[in-house]
Amino acid sequence: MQKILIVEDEEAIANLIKINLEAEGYQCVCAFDGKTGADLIEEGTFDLILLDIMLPEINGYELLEYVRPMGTPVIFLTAKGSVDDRIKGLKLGADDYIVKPFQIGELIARVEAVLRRYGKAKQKLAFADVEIDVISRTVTKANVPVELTVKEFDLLVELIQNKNVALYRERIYEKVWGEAFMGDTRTLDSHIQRLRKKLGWENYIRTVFRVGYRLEDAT
Amino acid sequence: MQKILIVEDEEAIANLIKINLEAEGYQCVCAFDGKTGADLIEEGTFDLILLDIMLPEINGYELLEYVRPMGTPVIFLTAKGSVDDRIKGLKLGADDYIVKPFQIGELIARVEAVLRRYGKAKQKLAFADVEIDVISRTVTKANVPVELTVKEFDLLVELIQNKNVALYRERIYEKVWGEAFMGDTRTLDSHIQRLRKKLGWENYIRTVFRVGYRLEDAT
DNA sequence: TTTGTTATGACACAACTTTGACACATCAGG
DNA sequence: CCTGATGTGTCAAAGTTGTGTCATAACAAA
Repeated sequence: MQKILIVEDEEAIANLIKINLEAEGYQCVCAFDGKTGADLIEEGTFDLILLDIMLPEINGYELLEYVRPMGTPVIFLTAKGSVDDRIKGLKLGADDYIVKPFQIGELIARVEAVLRRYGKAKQKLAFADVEIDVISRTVTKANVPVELTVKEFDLLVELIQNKNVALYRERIYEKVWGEAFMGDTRTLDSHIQRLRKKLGWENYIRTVFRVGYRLEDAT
Repeated sequence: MQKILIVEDEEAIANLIKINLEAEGYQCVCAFDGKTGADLIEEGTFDLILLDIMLPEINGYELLEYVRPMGTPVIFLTAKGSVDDRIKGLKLGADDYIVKPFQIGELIARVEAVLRRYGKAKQKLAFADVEIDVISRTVTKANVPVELTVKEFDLLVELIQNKNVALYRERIYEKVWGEAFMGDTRTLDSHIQRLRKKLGWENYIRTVFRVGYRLEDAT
C-alpha cells in the first residue's frame, strides 16, 4: 500500500486530505508543522509527500531540501495567486503543485499521476486466480486472458479494491458510473451477472440481500 | 481484531487492564519490563501501545523512541501529579495519556478514541461466541457463519452496542426501522424471536416486561 | 392465593420486495 | 451499416418482513 505524508499546518485541511486519500486506499500520515514533517521525512518511508509551502517555523522550501536527496516525489500545496511560489517550487524539484482551494478529485488525480510517473502506482490487483493489470486494463484468469468490457472492468476493480466489504448498490453505481443511482433498473445487476459469468465467480461475488454485493474471500 | 501491547511493571495493574480490554474484544499482550516491551514493540504487530512511564531499567521515554518510527499510536500511563511527564510524553509523540489510578471505563474510552483517530477503530463487535463484522456485514457464531437479514443484522448491532441496557421498544424500533413505533403489532417481537433462534440466544436476549429487551452478559 | 388483564412467545402465512435470467432496444465507434 | 457494449423491461424465483391468532407467561388487584 502506498504511504503518503501530508505536511500542512491547518489541521482541518490536512485531515480532509487524509480522509479522502485513505478512502482511495492510500495510507496517510499528517504533520502539522515543519519540524514534525522533517522528522517524518527523514524516516524515508513515504512514497509521496504533499507539502504546504506556508508553514510556521520551517517553511516548505526548506523541507524540500530535506526531501530531495531521498528522491521522494513531492506535490506542493500553494495558495492561490502566488505564482512565484509555484515556479520556485518546481525549480526546487517538486513534481507538481496544486492551488488551494482545490477540488478533492483534482488532488487525487494528481496524486495518482505522480505516483504513476514514478512507477509506484498500484497497477496490479489480484483476487483468487484472477489478475488485473490496471495500466493495460487486461485481466487474466489462471493466466488465461479474459475479455472484459469497460464497465465490467471498472466494476471488477471496484469490487476488488473493496473485497470483503458489503457494498451498497448506490455506492457501487456512483463509483463505476459516476452518477447518482436511480433505483428500479437492472443495470447494475446485469453487469454483476455478466462479470460473474465471465469469471466464473458465482460464489465469490455474493449478493447481500437488500444491500448490494460483496466480493468474498472464503467459499 | 485489534492487538494492544501493555507495558507496565505492576503485574496486577497490567492484568487488570488486559482483562478489561479483552472483555471489549481486543487482543492483549503484557510486558512487565522495558526490555521485554522493546522486543515486542520491534515485532511491529500492535495497533496500540499502552506505556507506563515509570519502568525499571528502560523507562517509557526511551521506549517511545523505539515506537515512533513504527507509527504505532501510544497512550502513556503516568502517575498522578507528574505534570511534567505528561507534557514530555505528548511532546515526544504520545497520542494521549491517562493518570493512574484511573477508571477502567475511561481507559477504554481513550483507547477507542485513539484507535478511531488512526482509522483503526474496531469494525468488529463481539458478544458471547458471536462475532460481527460491520464492514462486511457478516456474522459468525463459534466461527460458523450465520445468515442474518438486514433487519436482523441492524437489530443485533443495536443490541450489542447497548449490552446490559434495558432498551425500550420504542427506542429499538426507531433506531432500527428509522420511524416512529406504532404499538400493537408483533413486528419487533417477531424479529427478536428470529434473532434469538438464529443465534441460540434465548438466554442472552432477555425480555424486560412492559419495557422492551436487554442483551445480558450473565447466564 | 386466586382471578382477571395484559404482554409476550410461537408460529404460520400472505404480501411484498428484491434479485436472477434473459431478451431486446439502443447507442457509440469504426 | 455492422458490431459489440450497454441499458432497460419483463417475468419467474427467491427471500424478507409485517401481521394475525392463539397459547402461555407475567403482573396486579382483590
